[in-house]
Amino acid sequence: MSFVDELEQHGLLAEVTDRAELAELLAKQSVPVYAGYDPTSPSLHVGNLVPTILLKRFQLAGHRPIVVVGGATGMIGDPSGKSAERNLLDDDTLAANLAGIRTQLSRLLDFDDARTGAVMTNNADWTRGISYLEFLRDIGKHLTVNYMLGKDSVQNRLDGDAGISYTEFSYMLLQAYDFVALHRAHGCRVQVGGNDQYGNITAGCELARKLGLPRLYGLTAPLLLDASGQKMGKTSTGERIWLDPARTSAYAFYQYWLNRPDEEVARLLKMFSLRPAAEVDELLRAHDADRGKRGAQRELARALTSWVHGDGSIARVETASRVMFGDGSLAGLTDADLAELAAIVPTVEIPRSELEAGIAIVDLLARTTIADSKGAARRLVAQKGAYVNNEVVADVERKVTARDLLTETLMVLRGGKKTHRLVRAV
RNA sequence: GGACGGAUGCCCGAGCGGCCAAAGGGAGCAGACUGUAAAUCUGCCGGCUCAUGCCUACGGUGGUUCAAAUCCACCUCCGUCCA
Repeated sequence: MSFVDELEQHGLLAEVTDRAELAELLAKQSVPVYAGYDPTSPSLHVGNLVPTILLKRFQLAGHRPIVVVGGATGMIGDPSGKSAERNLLDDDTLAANLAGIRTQLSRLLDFDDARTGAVMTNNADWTRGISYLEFLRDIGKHLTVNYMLGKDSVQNRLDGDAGISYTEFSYMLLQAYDFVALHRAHGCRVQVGGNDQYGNITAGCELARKLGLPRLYGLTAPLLLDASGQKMGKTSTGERIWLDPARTSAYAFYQYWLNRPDEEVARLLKMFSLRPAAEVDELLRAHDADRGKRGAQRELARALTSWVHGDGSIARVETASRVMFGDGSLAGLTDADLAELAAIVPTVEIPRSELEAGIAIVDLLARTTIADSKGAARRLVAQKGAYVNNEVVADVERKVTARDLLTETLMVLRGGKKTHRLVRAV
């Protein structure tokens, strides 16, 4: 079975420019392969895991990943998959975003191996020095507007209301040039990405052909879509799932994957689990035999959490999960146990003097942002959805005092089944 | 430049002088059921106080009226058609 076949088996193959030739090349030699990352924020999100797992698998198969953070393209904005023109980033924001993304990627891929160690690049390095006239003459000359207009990413914007600026229209040329530049500098032959990148990727292959360079190849993975056809990677409330633990805690990250529905979990596990295919199949069979156990979800959550947040995070996160969703009693927990959770569960500090005096439950729920307003907090209590230390609060007038502290300094506040806050007396 | 049509709560979308915090749907929240799932059912769903009440809200500004999301004027933005 070829490496490309393997990717297909893992559900990571949407399009390839020349399957047979690429498979042959990859079997014959170690081939540098690149994926680009859009620096629109200082953290990657779960959607970025798709190109990253592709790079990871290429790396494990003996090929060198090249990561491009788009310092240049980030200034322009990729129209692919977007319905509206994007706001341009200023230099400082861009620099901060690039730094954050570099840090994250350095943990996700191996950068040290002599032969296959990943290389991080910034396309601003080879784009900045080129003048507009040079670019038009050396690059723009080779691709026709007719060709560019044929791309879905452009077509969608022409059909839509928002139109597309000349700037974003040009984005494709920049990415095409990146591919060529990486070929020249690193011998890169393959570009991978999510399927929305296929148009940009093939533009690079086409440019290389026009320039008389060796054949370049593109390969894309299906986009992660949830059951409703939306791009995956957001919570039910629409919050993005980030890789940065300061934005999305390891706990929330783990919970996100643990909560994937049965319809999605097989596909996701095949994509992201680095276990041998036979083991994954066995896990999925066991899962189908008793779905209530959610074995596949747990395996998925563990695999991804340890990849993104490190092996050490699993124990902490699973302890927290037991406290949050266990059989109820929190008796016997010590201050130290709960302090562990504070790294994971949002913690709100309240002066001890205020607690001594007593705080109305609705005020506390609003203040800890479990409820959006006092009215919402009142509703929550009325609907039997408010808990202090896992015990239902039945009385709207209830005061929470220092006596409600579960341990010396902490108590656990809960709204509904899944929203938790720690309250720390200070 | 001209002619129409539109702008309503998180989204879609009714309302077209008082009974409008504004129908209906979706999303969201809580509960029941369950597997921390899906589907289903029930309740909630602008804010403050929660009992009456008050405040904010129907693109913006001003006006008519006892009373305006609803009428008038001007403005802004969007769409369709004609130049």
